[in-house]
Amino acid sequence: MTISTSPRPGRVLDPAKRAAILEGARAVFMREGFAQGSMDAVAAEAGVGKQTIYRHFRSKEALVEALVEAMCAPEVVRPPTKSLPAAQRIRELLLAFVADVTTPDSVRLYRAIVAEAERMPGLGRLFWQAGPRQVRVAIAQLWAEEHDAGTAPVIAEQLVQLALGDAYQELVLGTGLPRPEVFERQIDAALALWE
Amino acid sequence: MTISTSPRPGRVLDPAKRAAILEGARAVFMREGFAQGSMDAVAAEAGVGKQTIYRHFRSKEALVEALVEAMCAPEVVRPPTKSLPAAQRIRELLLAFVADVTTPDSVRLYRAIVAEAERMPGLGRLFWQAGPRQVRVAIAQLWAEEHDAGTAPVIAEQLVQLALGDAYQELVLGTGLPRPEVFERQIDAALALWE
DNA sequence: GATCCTTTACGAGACTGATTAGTCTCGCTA
DNA sequence: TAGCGAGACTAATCAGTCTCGTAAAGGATC
Repeated sequence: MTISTSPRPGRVLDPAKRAAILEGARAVFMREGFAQGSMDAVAAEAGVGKQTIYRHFRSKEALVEALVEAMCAPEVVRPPTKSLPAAQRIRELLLAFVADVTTPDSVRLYRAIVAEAERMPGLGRLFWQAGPRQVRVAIAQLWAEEHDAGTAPVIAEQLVQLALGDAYQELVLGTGLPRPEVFERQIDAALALWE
Repeated sequence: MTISTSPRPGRVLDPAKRAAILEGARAVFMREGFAQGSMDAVAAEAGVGKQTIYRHFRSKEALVEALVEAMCAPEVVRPPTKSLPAAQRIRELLLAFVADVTTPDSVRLYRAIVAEAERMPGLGRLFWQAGPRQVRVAIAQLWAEEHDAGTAPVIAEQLVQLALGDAYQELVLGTGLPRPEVFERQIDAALALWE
């Protein structure tokens, strides 16, 4: 995390403050959950006055939405442009996706979104569009390159499901911490089904 | 791993009251969530004085634990004993499991457990053992009857994952309400992979 | 540049109003 | 003599507002 040496806050709201607030929100909400984490805690964590938060964000809900958006944003799928065979690129894509999504923070984010899914369905949609949806689209494209474009979407769904598998369920439910090799094995087993 | 919830063992507390409280808690917490649902609401829903709840349960957390335990318990998988071919019985098992697990109450229970997975991992383990784990075991047994017993556990995992598929993710994330046919389609598509 | 002046973001924290877990009291009943 | 229903009561939490004093940016004039 780089620290801007000489921020020059002008007339407008300091973007550095916004970033600090989001970082504080990430720390607090990932530690205590969206519902339990308080705005006072976010302000303290960010080293910021509470009013400053409300100058940058309309409400707690708006802050949560912005945080989810920010945490989902980096999750952009960069399709490997290498001239590898499509099957190989699909494998790499799945590996990268699983590695990203099994990060402790990613798991906590997923848990927090699932917890609030009923009250804030927008969060779920945001998360779905930003992360899981994109991988499915990318894999479907790769699949369509070498096979039938008609079946590609369904097979992409199935591949992602199998790549995550029970290991991800255990991670989400907090019943175990699967080793990375497990996911690699799941991915290879999934790909083998279409060979 | 029974969770002790009775503050004063030995007292004569009406078991019917305990059941009524749990039923009220189920109604309230499944309607409003564990965090939002209040003890006053549970008391009103159960037709019970608030103090009676605290005579039976040490705290709100204890009540939640007891409720989760109670809701997980009945989720027993009854393997179809009919003399149908194994493939047919696997299909029925998957259909029954999916139908059970996509119930609004089941989804809310799952959400609540995921939300508290970090703070109360025991609940996650309880849920996993009571529901998802059992289906996998049952399907693996059926698969082993007609195919290789060595690959059965892995294939059972994969079948369950594919049966739930993206539709279950959307349900959990609150982004949509998939029609039952979707799950049937996913199950048939999954089974077709091994035909 | 240098000196003033106005405006605005900011940290700190007091404050409000609403909610709620948990306790206490009382009168009823089996 | 219990458990019980009803509900008042306490204490804590928390979203959101308001008010301070401060620092600094942008502009104006010299």
